[in-house]
Amino acid sequence: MAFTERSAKARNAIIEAAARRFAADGYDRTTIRVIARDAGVDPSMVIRYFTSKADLFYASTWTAAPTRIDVAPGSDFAERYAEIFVDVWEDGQSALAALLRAAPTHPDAVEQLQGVINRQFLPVFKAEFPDKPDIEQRAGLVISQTIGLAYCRYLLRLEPFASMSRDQLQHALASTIRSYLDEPLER
Amino acid sequence: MAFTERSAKARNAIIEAAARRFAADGYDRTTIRVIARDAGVDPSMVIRYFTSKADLFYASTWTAAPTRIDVAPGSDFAERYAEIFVDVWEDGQSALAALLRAAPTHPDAVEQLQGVINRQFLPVFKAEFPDKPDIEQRAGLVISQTIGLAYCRYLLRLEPFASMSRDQLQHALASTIRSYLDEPLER
DNA sequence: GTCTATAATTCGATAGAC
DNA sequence: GTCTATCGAATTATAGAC
Repeated sequence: MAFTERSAKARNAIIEAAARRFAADGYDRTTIRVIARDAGVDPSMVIRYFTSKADLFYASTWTAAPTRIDVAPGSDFAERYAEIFVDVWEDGQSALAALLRAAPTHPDAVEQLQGVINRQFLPVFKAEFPDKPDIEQRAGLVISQTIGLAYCRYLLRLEPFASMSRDQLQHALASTIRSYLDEPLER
Repeated sequence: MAFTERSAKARNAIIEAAARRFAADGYDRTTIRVIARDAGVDPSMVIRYFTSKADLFYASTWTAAPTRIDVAPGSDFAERYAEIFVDVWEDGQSALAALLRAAPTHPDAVEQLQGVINRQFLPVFKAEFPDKPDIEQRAGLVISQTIGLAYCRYLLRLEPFASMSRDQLQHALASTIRSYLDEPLER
């Protein structure tokens, strides 16, 4: 690799600024110029390093792995999942925010979001409940509730979601997850 | 009103084309030019009738009332709500699609979405359960699940949501709603 | 009422000097 | 590696002829 220390620093600054802006403003409204300004570099350098805006989006979000959902053996899966969800989103911006915000207008983001679901979320459920039938559908329902809350409360800050208490949210979410995992599904 | 028949027809065609495009492509990627082409009018007429793109968005979505959720007395509220949700979204595009897709990048859309929640969704729950404490939070949780499913399945067509059966979805949704309405909430 | 022409911006991306 | 200058395309919105 022919990267100097300086260029590596600039690259990182660009990635960080891009991730922040894409998460806050979406794909179309985030311009290369403003990313460059945030990162303290020249706009032309952004293209030089990342070829295009679409490639920069990919580079700044493909690491959008949610915090590892590691559930200690014997603990309540639903409680733990809900706790991690709230923790991640409550502490400032999740790396998933950029994907969720950009997906409705940027097909590449949908593809990446699908990848995150397939590689990061579904396996957790399959590993935890290897013998449960319909585990994929059940996990899907849990994920859809997760995404719905993230969208309403953290991305759009809609009421009454935004002003619900953290504990209330976490408890209600855990209860729903338990229901999705245990209740019989219609065929 | 100084509208001729012809202009009224053109206005309607523009509104319809705009609603379709905003729902499919979001706010930024929908151009006045393409709306005009879809509606069979000149682009300048779009501005003449609706002043600006932002005003046209408002005009084409403020009627985004979800189908009335009228629950027959004595019937199961959760079942009925889930049925209406699936019906509305399954039969082509809901009028809410444009708001949900545009909201992540268009603040005006967030405001309108909040209005729909306040005026169309919350009152239904309050009317149905006038004496239930925390009904607003409970309704919020139901709505967040609704929005999450609409976002994943109908807007982004993500898996495994997109390929779940209609019945499975409806039943699971009804079960969750029941849980949100009945289970105790943490304070 | 309708359309042509275009003003005024803004954006992504490139060329080329240093 | 970095920056200046700018191209070329696309956009919203307007002015004005008919």
